[in-house]
Parts: sequence; structure tokens; C-alpha cells
Amino acid sequence: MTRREPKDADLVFKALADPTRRELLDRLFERNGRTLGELCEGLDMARQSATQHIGVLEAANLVSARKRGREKLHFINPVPLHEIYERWVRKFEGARLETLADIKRVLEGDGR
Amino acid sequence: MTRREPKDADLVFKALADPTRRELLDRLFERNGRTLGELCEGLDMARQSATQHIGVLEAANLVSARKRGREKLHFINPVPLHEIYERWVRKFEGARLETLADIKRVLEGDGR
DNA sequence: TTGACATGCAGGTAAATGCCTGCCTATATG
DNA sequence: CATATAGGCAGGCATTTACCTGCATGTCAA
Repeated sequence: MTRREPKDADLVFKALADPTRRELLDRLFERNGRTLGELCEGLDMARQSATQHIGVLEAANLVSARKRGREKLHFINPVPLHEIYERWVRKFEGARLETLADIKRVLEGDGR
Repeated sequence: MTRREPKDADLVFKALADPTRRELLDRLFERNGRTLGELCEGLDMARQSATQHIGVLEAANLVSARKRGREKLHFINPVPLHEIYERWVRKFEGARLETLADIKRVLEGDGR
């Protein structure tokens, strides 16, 4: 019923949560500005399916496209990736060392 | 039909693609070793639903848990996040500067 | 103009996801 | 022991997702 508006982070992570879409990003990294047809080549799925995947990447703002004649050219936008890093990776980088000590401390029952 | 075995990256990104699960990670960062009950508090969903979310985080190896008596204690594991960063963020960080130039070059039709 | 080519659009289906309710088990504690 | 507390397990339902097929549109080039 109540439709929640998806946040940016949702869109980006969801977009990345599929191997086909990550493959598409890799292809664009290898050579930016590919057409839709080039991107879909050898993907082992119908063009229309790949198009949907590209749509997801565009919705997440990871890819932007523009037309040139009858072609659609695609470009990577790395900004959302960096934002994800700042908010969801960097923050937790320090956590590793604490972990073992925390586990011990808590398990030994000094509690909370 | 043919069930594909999900890769690590799939599990991690999928786990992160939900605001409830990200909230859980934040709660664990704020204080590691929380019990299930503590984690679920105030989450605006049934405990069982939150438990499923925690299951997704565990499947992605972002959280590991162990029992103490009748309680289940949860701990962050930041390693998968770092791996994601190495493979899927760092790689694309350099792409930004190229982008505008690429777009121009391609649009002006020197083609591929 | 006309045919070939690149892409867009509209459903349709099977599986996965996210939430629920109901009930069971195990551990603590009076 | 009896009860409360922490958590586990099973099944059900609505929505979303990831594919597909079929057809329409727009652009280029002979």
C-alpha cells in the first residue's frame, strides 16, 4: 500500500547486486561511450533484458546516456560509487581490530 | 531452472540494498555485540522480519553471531565491505575526469 | 523512398523478496 | 517445578525482479 520512496543508496546497491549489471560497468570502464548494441553483445540474454539492466544502472545514476542519431551512447558516472564508499565503507574500516576484543569482552560476560 | 550459485559480491550488495539492513549495521557499529532483541528494538517490523534481515547480513558475511546462553550476540565483519571497495569502487575512481572528454570525443563522431 | 539497422515499448511468467502470523524450543529464575 | 524470556521454524501473501516474445518507431544509406 504505502509506497516508500527508494533512497539513492538503495538504487545504487540494488544496481550493483547483479552480475550482469556489474559486467556492464566493467565493459564501460574498459571503453566508455559504448552503444547499447555493443554493451549487450555476448551477454547471453535478449537485448531487451539487457536494456532493462541498463535502465537500473541509469536509475541509480551510475550510467548516463545520450543519443547520437539512432544510437544510444553510455557513460560511467563514478560519483555514486564514491558516495557509497564515504558513507558505507570508510565508516566501518576501523571496526576490524575491535571485533575480536569485543567478542571476548562480551562473551566473558561483563555484559553491556 | 538452472540455479546459478550467487557470488560473494551479489550477497554483499544485496544485503546492503535495504535500509533496514544498513540500519542494523549502523547499530552494530555504534555498539558491537548486540543481542537480537536489542538489534530489533524500535525497527517498526516484527522480530521475525528483522531476524530474516539479519540472516541476509550473515549470509553476506557482514555480520557474524554466536550464542551466549539463550542470547544471540552479533558482530560486524568489515572485510566484505573492504573487498567490495577494492574491486568495485577503487577501480572506477579515476573514471571521472575522463568522462567529459570521452563524451565530447565520441559525440563529435571520431567514433570508436 | 525503401529497406536495414538501432533502439523503444507493452505485456506476460516464474522466482525471489519482504513482510506477516502462529507456534515450538531452550535457557534462566522465583 | 513453573513461568518468563530469547530466540527459531514454518507457512502464507503481496510485490518486485529478471527474464521472455512481439511489435512499433526512428534514423541512415542506397
